[in-house]
Amino acid sequence: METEYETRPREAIARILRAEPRFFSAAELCARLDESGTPVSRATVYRTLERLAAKGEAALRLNDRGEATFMFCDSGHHHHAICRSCGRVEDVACGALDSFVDRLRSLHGFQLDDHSLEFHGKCRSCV
Amino acid sequence: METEYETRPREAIARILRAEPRFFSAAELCARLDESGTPVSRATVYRTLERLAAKGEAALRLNDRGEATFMFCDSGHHHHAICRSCGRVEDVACGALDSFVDRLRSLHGFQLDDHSLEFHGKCRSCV
DNA sequence: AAGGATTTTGAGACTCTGTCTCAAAATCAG
DNA sequence: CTGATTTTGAGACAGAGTCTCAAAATCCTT
Repeated sequence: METEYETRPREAIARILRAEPRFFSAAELCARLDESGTPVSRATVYRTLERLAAKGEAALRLNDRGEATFMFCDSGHHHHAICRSCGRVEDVACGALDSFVDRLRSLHGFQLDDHSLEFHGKCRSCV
Repeated sequence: METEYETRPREAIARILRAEPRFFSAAELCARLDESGTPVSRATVYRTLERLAAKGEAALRLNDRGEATFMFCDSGHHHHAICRSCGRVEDVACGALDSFVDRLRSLHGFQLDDHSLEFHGKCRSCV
């Protein structure tokens, strides 16, 4: 049986993720954890993030340097608008895009079954 | 003055990229170059790809492992449908998506100025 | 076709992200 | 409190990408 333990490292990580709607890299989290007086090893940070992503509680995103970043995130299908300046993330319902996707479902013989969409710009506070 | 030289490494890389409409990682290119008898150092492969991307002749894409990959690509704004199996890429005009994007342009105070969209599925030969 | 100014290349050291191992520590149930 | 189980941390390791600098290639001029 694999029971799940509630541990200080996991709670510290969750606390940071809960505080801001934006993506954090593992390195960023390590730094924050050090600052806040509850240091957590890199290995544990990676394991915890991977676990959250697997359970669908966190979204995984590769930033433009190819680093894995994570944020707490509703699990349903939707997209993100990401602020170039502060990283703030706003959810965007897939909605109208669906009809576009449907029309493309069979494209040049392709059978499309998934898509990823991201918006970029500046949030209210950063304009 | 910075003149541009035509060199064997650059031509060998271009030849490989031209041959297939799909994204290649630097490592893949190095391997291909070795096989084809014109080995090129990693540094040069990276420099050449970066140069092509800067000139807008190649598209840069991070694969799901965060590795940079490149392909020859028309420079206008469009999107890609990527085959899960063989990597074949088909261009997708942005078209209908524009109206969706326009409607979102101002979202919760966000000023959206860019988006990225990718489709995934199986190409004709891989279905 | 030879010389020389300029650009490009390659080998390898280096950094950084992410993975893995395994003994030690923490968690929890009884 | 004890013991079975899960989790953690330190550090070794792997792989992508960057950087340096001397040597080689390119091209222009004559």
